[in-house]
Amino acid sequence: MDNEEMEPHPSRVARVFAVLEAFTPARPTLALSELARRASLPLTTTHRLVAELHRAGALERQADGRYRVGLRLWEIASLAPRGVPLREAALPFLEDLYEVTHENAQLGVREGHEVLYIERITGRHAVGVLTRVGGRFPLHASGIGLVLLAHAPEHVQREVLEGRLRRFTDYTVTDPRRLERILAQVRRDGVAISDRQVTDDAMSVAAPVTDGRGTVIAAMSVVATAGPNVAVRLAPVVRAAARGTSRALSAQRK
Amino acid sequence: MDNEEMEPHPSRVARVFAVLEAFTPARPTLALSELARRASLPLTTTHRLVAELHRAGALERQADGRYRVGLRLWEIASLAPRGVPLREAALPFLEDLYEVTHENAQLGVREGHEVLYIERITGRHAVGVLTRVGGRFPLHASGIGLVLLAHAPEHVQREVLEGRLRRFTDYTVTDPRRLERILAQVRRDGVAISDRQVTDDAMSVAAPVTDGRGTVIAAMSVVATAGPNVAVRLAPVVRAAARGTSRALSAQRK
DNA sequence: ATGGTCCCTTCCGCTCAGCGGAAGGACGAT
DNA sequence: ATCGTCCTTCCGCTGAGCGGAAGGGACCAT
Repeated sequence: MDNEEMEPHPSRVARVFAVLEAFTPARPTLALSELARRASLPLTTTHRLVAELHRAGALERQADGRYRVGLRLWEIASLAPRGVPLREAALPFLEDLYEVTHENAQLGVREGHEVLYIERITGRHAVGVLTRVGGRFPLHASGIGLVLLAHAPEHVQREVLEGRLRRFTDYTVTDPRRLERILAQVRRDGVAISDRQVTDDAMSVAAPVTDGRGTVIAAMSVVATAGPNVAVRLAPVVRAAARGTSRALSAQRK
Repeated sequence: MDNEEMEPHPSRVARVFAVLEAFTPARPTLALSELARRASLPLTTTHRLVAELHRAGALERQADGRYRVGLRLWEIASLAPRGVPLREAALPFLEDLYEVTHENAQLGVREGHEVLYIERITGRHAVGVLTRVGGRFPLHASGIGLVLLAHAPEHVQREVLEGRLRRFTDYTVTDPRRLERILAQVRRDGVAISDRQVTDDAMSVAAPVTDGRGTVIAAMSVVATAGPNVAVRLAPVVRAAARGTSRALSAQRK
């Protein structure tokens, strides 16, 4: 009786997310048929699903008929644990960093084997911004990534070290043994420096953000495009800000 | 045949959102049974639904078994039209405002009959912050609200003017005719001033943010807790920032 | 005109995913 | 020991969701 293949379990909820995940930073607006293609769902099904999502406010429809993620969803999602609450606690310190350095200041958390950028403060004349809020980046190259990796659970570190370490510039560390030594140093110093490991013209200094119990839950960084002495100049500032943030956060959770 | 009442249409998608909307800024973490109660769904159904949402990453489960909105959802939602894109464009200008005034600077859009706050920059010593990012507030009292209302479609203005104008302080404008005159003035001046209309000790100056075609899509404000002359001092700054933002935004949409 | 290709939308009968009552287990308070 | 509260699993019934088919633009070519 079982003709063809047997599809596993295309549950309703999974399909809803297949649709929502079709949207990416690169293609934030999609037509119905594109949506169906990307979610690999029959057009008819997508049509019905999308109509329901639209009614619920999770999707918005623009004048030309294309769809975008709706503000309603954004509103709900801003309740995510490390979303707004962490952001709000850390923002004043990012501002301090920005005000002192007038360089890009960022805040990120670890999601699996990547950094997820939660917040960024940019000058009006932002230069070569690679990252964006809501964007992701590998753990082994950026300053924030190194801090988060250095303090990640042991198995995560192992997986990353054993995995492919993608090269971005001549300075990117792709040797697992060297990366391991760097991570140890980051734990010792409390600060990570990424010197042209992401792009040829940028350097960043990052420091951990901890919760009340000392667990590292995020990292902040300042990215500069000037010479190497910038790192030295910024380190104490970053460290101070990170310490301050830790205190602020531990104060928050009554 | 049709016994009892006939339930309307408890579609799957609608239920998913009933669950997600059970989370509010006031109660960002919920136990399963609370979730079921708030979504008014049978416990069993909620259990299954929540399990699926958890698998999809839309909900996270903390150590104590309670649920929170997941980062995965936040990531998707940051693609919302007036979410990150507008934020990113406006943030440098909010920073300028903050740097000049060291008062709270905010960015909001209109959602129905309310302001939805998209972004806020706060000093470390934030005083009496009523609003939060992702939070809502009526249109008729705050500076941002007045700007957005003044430039809202005619029918929205009518509905708000005919509706109940909630009083927050002795200065809150609750007379529709007076509010109408104020809105006209806001359109003429290009700036709205809310003088103790929200709380007794705060005043804000707000200006519209327009897209490339001149349509008002958001508003920025500075809130101060000092005397009335602050308004006069800040108005040109706000106006300049708003003009700058408009330009930045129109440049963005190629 | 005519045919082609691309979208989007509506219709409709089949079927299996989801439903929710019932029952059971884990914890804590009285 | 007895209750209350919370979470989880089981299982047979059924209507919500499914998706193929068909229809309706809009926009090209030829």
